[in-house]
Amino acid sequence: MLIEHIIDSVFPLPASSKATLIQHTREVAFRKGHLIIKANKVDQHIYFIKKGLVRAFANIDDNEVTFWIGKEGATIISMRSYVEHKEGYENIELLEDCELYQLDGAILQQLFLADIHIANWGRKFAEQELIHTEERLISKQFKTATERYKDLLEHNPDLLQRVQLSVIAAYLGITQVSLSRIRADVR
Amino acid sequence: MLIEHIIDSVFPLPASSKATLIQHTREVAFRKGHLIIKANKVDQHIYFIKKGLVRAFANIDDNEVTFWIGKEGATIISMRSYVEHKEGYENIELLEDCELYQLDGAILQQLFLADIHIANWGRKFAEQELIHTEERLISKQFKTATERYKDLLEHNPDLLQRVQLSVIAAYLGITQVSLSRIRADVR
DNA sequence: TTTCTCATTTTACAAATGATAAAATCTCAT
DNA sequence: ATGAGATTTTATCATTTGTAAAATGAGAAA
Repeated sequence: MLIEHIIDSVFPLPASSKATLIQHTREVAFRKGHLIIKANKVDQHIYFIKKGLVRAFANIDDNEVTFWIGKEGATIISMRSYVEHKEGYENIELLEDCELYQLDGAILQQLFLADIHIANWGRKFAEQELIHTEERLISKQFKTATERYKDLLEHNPDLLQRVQLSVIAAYLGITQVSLSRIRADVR
Repeated sequence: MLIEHIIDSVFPLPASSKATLIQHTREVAFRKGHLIIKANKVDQHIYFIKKGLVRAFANIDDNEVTFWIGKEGATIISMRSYVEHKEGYENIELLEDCELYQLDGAILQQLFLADIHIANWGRKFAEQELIHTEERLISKQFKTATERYKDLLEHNPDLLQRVQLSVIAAYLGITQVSLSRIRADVR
């Protein structure tokens, strides 16, 4: 997925603003397993996924709990680093070899203050992430694990092929055993 | 809570931009029980709570499930109306008599495109809401109901005084009976 | 092929939460 | 002070989910 498309899918920018943004990104590639964002560090880098798959997880009493999975077109950030410039709580690990576009967050902050179109692009980006997060909260709050699994099947069937079930289970907020039971029932 | 403080708490604005924003707000007051935002409607109004308490709830198979509670300083919006200009899924009801600052969303959208400071204010607003929502998602995903109740006790003890327990229970994502058990244990 | 490792499923049991109903308590207008 | 209605707690049983361990499956390496 090309950087132009990723940028435009958030909010269409005038050509000059888009060129400015692209000018400050560079392509990077990492191997499966690489930890691109580490918890308890301030990391203001922003990555757009050109190709590949990643997960965000937090260490909660000794085990890794995956709470986010991103694929082509998604944006990788340490949310608290990005917004509050403080240590983030998430580790982000590559689940496949990845090609990414990298953007320095400090530079982006300057662009926000200098270019109104980029400021509005940043606004739309946060708003869209907000909608997605709120949808997930409501889904977790009011739907059963079975319904959440079926939603995943319907909207992201490729993830079931690309990610192992222990990760899917954590993403759905249940244990692997519980997911296995659900899969047996659905079948 | 004054409109100046609410605006500045999101992101400090230059005097002229703040004046522009304030110029487009007007004070309104409604009685306890009033439905200020209705589900399945596009409502682009934005309200800042000067005084009072509100809840957002969705109708899910016949019962009302509260998923948000706002008090002084909070912002009331239909998230999907605000971001995507589509019908929202939330009803927002006043739990106390309220004094609010009202702002027309269509005007705010124009200001975003005309004033870079206001655009960045809107960006910070979305980012802060995003952090709050993500915290709640992680809390729901990885903490027990008892832990979530204790967090509420610690961070928002006044809500326990101001809101009836059935609403608190829904907000915590559990039944009222379950909350009652937790309270009995914690005591 | 055989063996080894890791992922997944299954099983058995325990703990948490939900559903329902009834009892206890609280609130507030009269 | 009293009583009706709302709210909260308690009790019981059903369901869901978690934990632990064993069984199975799939694929890599010897």
